[in-house]
Amino acid sequence: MPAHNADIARIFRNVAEYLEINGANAFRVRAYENAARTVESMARDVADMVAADEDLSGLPGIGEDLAKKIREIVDTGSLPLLEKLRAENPPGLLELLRVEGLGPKRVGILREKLGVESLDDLRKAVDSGAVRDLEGFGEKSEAKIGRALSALEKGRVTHEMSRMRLDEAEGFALPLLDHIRAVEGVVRAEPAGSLRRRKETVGDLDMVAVCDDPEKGPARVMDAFAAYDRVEEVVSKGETRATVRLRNGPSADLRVVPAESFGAALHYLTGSKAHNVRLRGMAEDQGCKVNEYGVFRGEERVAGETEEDLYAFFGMDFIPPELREDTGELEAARKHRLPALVTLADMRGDLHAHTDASDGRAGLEEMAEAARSRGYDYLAITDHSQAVTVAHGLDADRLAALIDAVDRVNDGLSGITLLKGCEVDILEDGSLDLPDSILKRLDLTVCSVHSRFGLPRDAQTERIVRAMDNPHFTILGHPTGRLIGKREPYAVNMERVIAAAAERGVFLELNAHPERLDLDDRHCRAAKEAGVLVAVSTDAHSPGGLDTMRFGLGQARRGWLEAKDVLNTRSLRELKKLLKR
DNA sequence: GCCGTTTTCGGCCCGACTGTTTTCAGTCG
Ligand SMILES: Nc1nc2c(ncn2[C@H]2C[C@H](O)[C@@H](COP(=O)(O)OP(=O)(O)OP(=O)(O)O)O2)c(=O)[nH]1
Ligand SMILES: [Mg+2]
Ligand SMILES: [Mg+2]
Ligand SMILES: [Zn+2]
Repeated sequence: MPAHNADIARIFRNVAEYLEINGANAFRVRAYENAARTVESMARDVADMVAADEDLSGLPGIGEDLAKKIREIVDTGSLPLLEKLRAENPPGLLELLRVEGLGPKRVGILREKLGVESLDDLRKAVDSGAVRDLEGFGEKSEAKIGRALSALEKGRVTHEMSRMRLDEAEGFALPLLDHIRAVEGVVRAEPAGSLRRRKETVGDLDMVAVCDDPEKGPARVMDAFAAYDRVEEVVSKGETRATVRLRNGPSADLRVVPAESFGAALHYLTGSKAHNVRLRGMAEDQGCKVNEYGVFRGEERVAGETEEDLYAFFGMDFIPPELREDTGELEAARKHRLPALVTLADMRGDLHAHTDASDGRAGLEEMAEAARSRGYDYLAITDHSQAVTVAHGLDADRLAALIDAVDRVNDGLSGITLLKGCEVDILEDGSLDLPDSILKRLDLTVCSVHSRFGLPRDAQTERIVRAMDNPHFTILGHPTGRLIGKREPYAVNMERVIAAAAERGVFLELNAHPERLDLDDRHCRAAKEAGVLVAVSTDAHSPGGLDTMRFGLGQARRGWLEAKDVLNTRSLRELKKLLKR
């Protein structure tokens, strides 16, 4: 089995868990977690670096030892240390760490005193009432563990415990925020955490509220939060923070702070954890302390009312939430070299949309009007080609008719231009699904892989690169084929794909559908470095589909993209120049 | 296990909530 970055990261996380549950030094555990994060955040396949005999110990959090371990994983497909840990520990042991409220210390006690080595063992121990008599446990702990176990058992069946898509998370978060904003004394309530960082999946919801009544206010907010009608269980509830589990939904954390700490609290709860830890470490070097109440020099608070003043205190520019992953943003902010991230206002059009000519729901005029009303100057009509039979893909004759129809509709339009396009399948041999004779009549093509996802990595890469050699190839659609939470990306060497795109002057799509977000953030960054422009496109199948642009932009921003890095920020004139090969 | 224009050893973020605790450890964000 070839080891890709995700595999290496998984192995390191696994090692970290085994070390943690066996009481290893917490910083050693963290070293493995940090290494996992580093590898995971890379666009390049580490395996390719190993093959090229490149130095790995220069990567952040990777020293001599972990570099050697990475090479072992790449060369043999496994890590002897992990194999040893697996052999030494009972199979279900790590599951115990998934139980809310159980960490390495308490698992250690349960193991030693009661022989608990799996969730089943734990269930029996709880039901027998043996847990309450353990040192450091009691009746309440036992009951709480029992509840956490039940939640886990239930969640495992219904997948409630897994991370959810960003758009789904928003569906839970926005009404809850409205609920909090309606509480007396609340002057502000904002989303934080991974949702605010626009991560493609969200584990739980995090929010910050400001209360103008320091006496009674916070308790009132906590009570209202716990009383929200979609709350299934109040997990914890204190004076300034509470955690609830929503029915058929995620958990939610709320933090309430006074106005003067809003910036620091929002910063804390926005994270990421790695970003926080890093900034706090930097603060220490400067003789200060950062917490959720502000920046402190001794007892004196010197910043923290806003995020801007917090960063400014350290000589940094404001870091947009999407960048806060500790992948170089803190250094860039200090050097005043942060990118000016692309925004919705920069977008001049959409380059991937379907109509009822294939599997879309609306006609040309309706889609044009939808694009115009969103302030766009152009919309590319890119219905499917014939290979996608389930979507009534177009053959050459039907595409010709559609081209004529677009011309006719354009004549009657003002303030918006429809571009003639097609989402053309890339066939297994790398040829395109329609003849050049019809493709040459188009303004652009979105070329996509919709079949044979299981090709070996080299063959898949070759297939895509060969397709790019076709002079009518314009944009590579949803480049890795991933469906978040449903389908892994197909095996492909994206480093080569990006280089090939750069050589040929073609573009990569960032499909904005919240189930795709493909290119992902890492590859956006790599594309930018290679000088390849990214088309952020909605793949709309209806007028409303155009509104997923903001999800695509979230991912583009996570990938450090500026307006100049995005193809469809160009005016129609500039775009047409760029589309000529 | 990583890291270093103040260190190659000795640090590694800081605080809320819970429960069991006579003063705090464990877990989590
Ligand atoms: N300083 C500090 N902040 C933390 C720590 N753990 C979490 N945070 C902050 C940063 C996180 O973004 C924020 C919310 O925590 P979550 O566990 O909900 O993580 P996040 O929302 O980033 O990801 P998620 O999608 O929920 O898994 O709290 C920590 O150990 N130290
Ligand atoms: Mg969260
Ligand atoms: Mg949280
Ligand atoms: Zn499409």
